[in-house]
Amino acid sequence: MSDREKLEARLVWERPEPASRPAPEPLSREQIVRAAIALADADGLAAVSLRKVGASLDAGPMRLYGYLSSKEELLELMVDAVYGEMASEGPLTGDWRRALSAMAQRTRRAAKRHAWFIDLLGGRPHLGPHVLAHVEATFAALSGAPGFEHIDSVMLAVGTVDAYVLGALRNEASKLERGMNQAEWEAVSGPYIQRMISTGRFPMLAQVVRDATHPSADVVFERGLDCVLDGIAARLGR
Amino acid sequence: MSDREKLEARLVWERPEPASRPAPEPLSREQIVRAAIALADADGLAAVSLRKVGASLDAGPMRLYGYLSSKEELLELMVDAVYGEMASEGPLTGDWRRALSAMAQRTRRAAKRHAWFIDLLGGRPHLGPHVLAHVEATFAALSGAPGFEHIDSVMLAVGTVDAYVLGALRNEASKLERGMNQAEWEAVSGPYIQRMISTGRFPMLAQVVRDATHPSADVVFERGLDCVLDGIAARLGR
DNA sequence: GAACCGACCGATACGGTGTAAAGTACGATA
DNA sequence: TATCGTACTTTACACCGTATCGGTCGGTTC
Repeated sequence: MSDREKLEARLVWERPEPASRPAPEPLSREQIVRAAIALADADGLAAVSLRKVGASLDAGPMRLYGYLSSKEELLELMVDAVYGEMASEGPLTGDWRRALSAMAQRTRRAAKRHAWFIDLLGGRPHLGPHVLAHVEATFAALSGAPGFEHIDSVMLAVGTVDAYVLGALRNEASKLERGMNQAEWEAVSGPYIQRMISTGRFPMLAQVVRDATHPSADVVFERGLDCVLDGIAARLGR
Repeated sequence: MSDREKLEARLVWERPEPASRPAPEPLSREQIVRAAIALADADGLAAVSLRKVGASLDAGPMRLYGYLSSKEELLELMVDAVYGEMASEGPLTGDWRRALSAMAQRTRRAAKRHAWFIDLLGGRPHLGPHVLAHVEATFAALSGAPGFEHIDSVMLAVGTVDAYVLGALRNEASKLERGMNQAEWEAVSGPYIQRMISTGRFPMLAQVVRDATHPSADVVFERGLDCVLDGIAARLGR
């Protein structure tokens, strides 16, 4: 029997009036998004449910539907908020290469602050104001530079770097913090890998384990990025 | 009142014995994975639930737990199966550039056959036999080629191309088939974009809409890939 | 041949999800 | 002051992954 039913079991006459509700202070998309981001930062994207977000604002889940029309929209707003953070690092300076590199590093830093960001990045196309501003600024940094006279070449360069960054961050994230920490994961997968190698069917993997100097994630990211930028530079001359 | 309860409402004496169950033919991981892939191909990843997969094999959801210990494992098996498909296209031939390009295109074709593949790609590190074979084959195709004497340079090249492919496929997928088809999507986002442009705050976006020749997705993918490969080639000389 | 035992299967149940629908109370407006 | 719209809440639904457990069966041992 619910509390409600328990109350109504008494007659109207002796039943107290409902406590005058404490004038719920109005919400805002910004508050909601902040709460959602806090949850995602703390416990991962899976912890972002309309119920939990609502609860952290002393509201029921349905209350949020006054500000959003679906959970997808909330995620969209979260993405845009992160782009907002990135923009607050200031305008892009330097030549096209420095600009693209800076954008890549900003994205990576954002992904480090908000691990869930990566999972949301590749979803549907993002059209929030901060995203548009981000794209606009990136294009503007390249536009007009020698070799980037036509907008198509700008799009190719930005698109390629973007794709690399997206994939690299996803790979990076997949190797790290999978619920279990790095050590735990290696404890499970290590022996398996060893067993696979000892079958003799994977000589290259064996060589990787034996010879590879595993540089830090930062270095790996930067080297790959340099590669991509070199490719773009090579294309400019042609 | 459940069927069970309805039955038990009658006395034992007049209650029929349970129909002798039709000796459930044994399942296998392969069958399960095939069923899951069929579901995902038809209705998207979200349609893959243990209940539905089970149902399509005339089994309850719990039956599957004899073959898997979690849904994550099922997804992992699905990924490995796709790598198996890719491997069946035959061995890699040609120099390092052709090999990497072929791998990229194979991945892209696989993602076209199985749209859900992209969403699973960047998740946790994949360690299935077909994945290992894929990595092994890719490394082997590069190993020893001039400029790829050290395994580190092989890893850099493969890792960079992989990252690009991953990101490019994700971007590509995000622009296409978002539940609604392309036309519907543009009908919604188009006017919005127009309005944003007409604020005058996004001159570069305006230029994109005005001047850009939007090549097909195939061309865009290939151009970006060429860029990345050029970057790797440039690095070899040094 | 009978009795046991272990593996497996299925039903049930729990705690969670997003959100549709209906109910309810309050502020503004007529 | 009465009414109405609007915002919020409650309730409910359909579904999810999976823990638990009772029952059924096949194989093994006395």
